[in-house]
Amino acid sequence: MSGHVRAVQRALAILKAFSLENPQLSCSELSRKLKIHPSTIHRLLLTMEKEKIIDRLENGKYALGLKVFELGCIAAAQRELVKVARPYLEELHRISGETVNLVIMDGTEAIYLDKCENPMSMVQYARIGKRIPLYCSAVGKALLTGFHQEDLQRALNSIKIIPHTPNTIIDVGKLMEAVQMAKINGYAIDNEEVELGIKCIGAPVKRESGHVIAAISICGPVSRLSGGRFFELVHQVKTTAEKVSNRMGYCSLNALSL
Amino acid sequence: MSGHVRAVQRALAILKAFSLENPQLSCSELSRKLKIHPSTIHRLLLTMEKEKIIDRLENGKYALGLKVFELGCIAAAQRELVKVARPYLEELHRISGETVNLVIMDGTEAIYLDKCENPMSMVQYARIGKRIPLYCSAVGKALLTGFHQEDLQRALNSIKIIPHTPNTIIDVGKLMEAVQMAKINGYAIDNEEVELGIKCIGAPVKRESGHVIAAISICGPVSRLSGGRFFELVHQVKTTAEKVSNRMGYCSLNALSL
DNA sequence: ATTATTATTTCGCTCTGTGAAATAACCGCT
DNA sequence: AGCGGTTATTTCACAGAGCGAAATAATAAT
Repeated sequence: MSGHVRAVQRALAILKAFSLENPQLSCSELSRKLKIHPSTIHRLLLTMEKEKIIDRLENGKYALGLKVFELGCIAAAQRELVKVARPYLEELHRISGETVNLVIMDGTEAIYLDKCENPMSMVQYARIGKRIPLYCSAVGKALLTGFHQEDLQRALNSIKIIPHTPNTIIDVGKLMEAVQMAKINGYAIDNEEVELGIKCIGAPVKRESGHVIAAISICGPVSRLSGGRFFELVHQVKTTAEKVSNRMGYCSLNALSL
Repeated sequence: MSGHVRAVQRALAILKAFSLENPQLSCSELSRKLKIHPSTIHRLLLTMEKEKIIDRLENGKYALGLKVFELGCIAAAQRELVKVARPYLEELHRISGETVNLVIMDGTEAIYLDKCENPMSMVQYARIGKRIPLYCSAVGKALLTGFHQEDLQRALNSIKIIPHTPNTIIDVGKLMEAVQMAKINGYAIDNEEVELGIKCIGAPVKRESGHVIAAISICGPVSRLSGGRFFELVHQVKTTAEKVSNRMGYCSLNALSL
C-alpha cells in the first residue's frame, strides 16, 4: 500500500530526534521522547552505529554520525539551486560586503541552504541548515509572495506567530499587507523583526512557471542597511535574485526589457 | 544479538548508494546496485520519502532529501572539534590568505570537516564532506603520524595506492619515510602529489592522550607556497594545529615551554 | 551500602516486512 | 498508432524478522 516500514520509520524518528539544541541523546531519553521500548531503541541504535550513521560518545550518549554529515553534504551538492546560485551569492557578497543568504521554504518555515559571509566577521547571522520563521524574516516574506491570497491567508492562519522583538508583526492582516507590498515591490524587508538591531532585505527566486522556489537575502546591522545605501542594496538583492531566477529558467518581462 | 535490523540496514544502504558522482538514482538502479528486490526498494523509498529523507525528482528518480541536509548540518555542528577549530581556521586563513582545511580520518581516507577559503577565489580546492586519500595528501600524512610503525605498515599495505600525478609516492617504503619525517618535523607536505600545481602543508591535531584526532592544512598553487614563504606558512599551520590541540586538551612539551 | 535509573541481553510469539507475481505506466522503435 | 522492453507500483500469502516483557548487568545518585 503506502510507505510504512515500521523499523525504518522508527530509525528515522530517532535520527530526527537530534537537533541543534539537543545534539546528543541517551537510549532512555530517546525511548521516552519517542514512546518506543528501550530495547527497540537500543537495537536500532546499534544497527545505525554499525553503519556510522550514529556515533556513540564517550559519555555513553549517542549523536549523529559522520556518515550523516557526509550524506548531508551530498544532499546539498546535488541541489541544482545551490550550484546555480553560489556564484551569484558570492558576487552579491563581494559588491555589498554584507552577509548573503539563500533559503527555501520547508513546511511552515524557511531553511538556510547556503550563505556567504565575511569569515572574519564577529557575528554569525545564520547557520546553514537552520530554520527561520516565514512571518518575521525578509526571506520568509519573499517566499510568501509566491502564494495566492487565499493560500496565504490559510498559511498565515495555520502558523503560530511568536513575537521575537517589539517589531515583529503579529497581526495577520498587517502581515498580508507586508507580503502584498513585497510582491509588488519585488523585495521584502525584515525591520528588526527577528532580532533588534538586525535588518534584512530579501527577494524571491522564481522558476519559469513564475513559481517561487527560493529567496535570497542580505542581512546586517541597522546602521549599515539604511539611508541611501538601503536602496542600493535593495537593488543589488533584487538583481541577484533575478539573475538566479533566469538561470533557473525564469524570464520576467522586466528581465526581458533589460 | 548485535545490531542488525534488516529493514534499517537496507534503508541505510540505499542512502549510502547516493554519492557526489551519482546523486540521483532510480528504483531499478538501486535494486541492481544493492541486489535487493525492486519491490522492497520501492517500499523503503516510499517510507523515506514520506519523512523527507528522500526526494522524488520530476524525472522520477530519487535523491537525498532536505532532511538529510538538515541532519548533516546538525551532525557537523555537534562536533566539538569543528566548534573549537573554527576560529583558529579563520585566523590561519586571515594571516595566510590561503585556503585552510580541517579533516579527520575515516577508514582508509580523510574527510573534510570544514574549510576557510576566499569566497571570491576562482578555484575550489576542496569541498566539505569530500574524501581524500591518506597516502598522497598533506592532511593524510599528518593523520598517519598518529600510527605506530607496525600499524602504519599494515594500514599502508591495505590501501590501494593510485598515482594521481607523477609526484604521487607509490612506494610504501618511501611513504613510511615521509610519514616518519612528518612525525619528527610536526608537519607533512603534499608536493603536487594529488594535483599538479597544487601544494599543501598539513599538521596533526592531538588529544590529551597524544592521540591524533584530526589535521589542519593550507593548500595553494605551488607559486605561492614556496621559497621563504613556505617556511612561514609551515610555522603558521603548525602553530594553529597546536592551538587547536591545546583547546582539545593536548599539552605538548613544546606548548608548555612557549 | 542501598536504591534508582539506565543500558544490554535473552527469548518466545506475533505481526511485519518480504519477494513472487500481476498490473500498470512508460519508454524508444518502426 | 502499435509493439516489445524496461521500469514503477500494487497485491498478497507466508516465513521469519523484529518486537517487547522480563531478566540481568552496569551506572549513577543518595
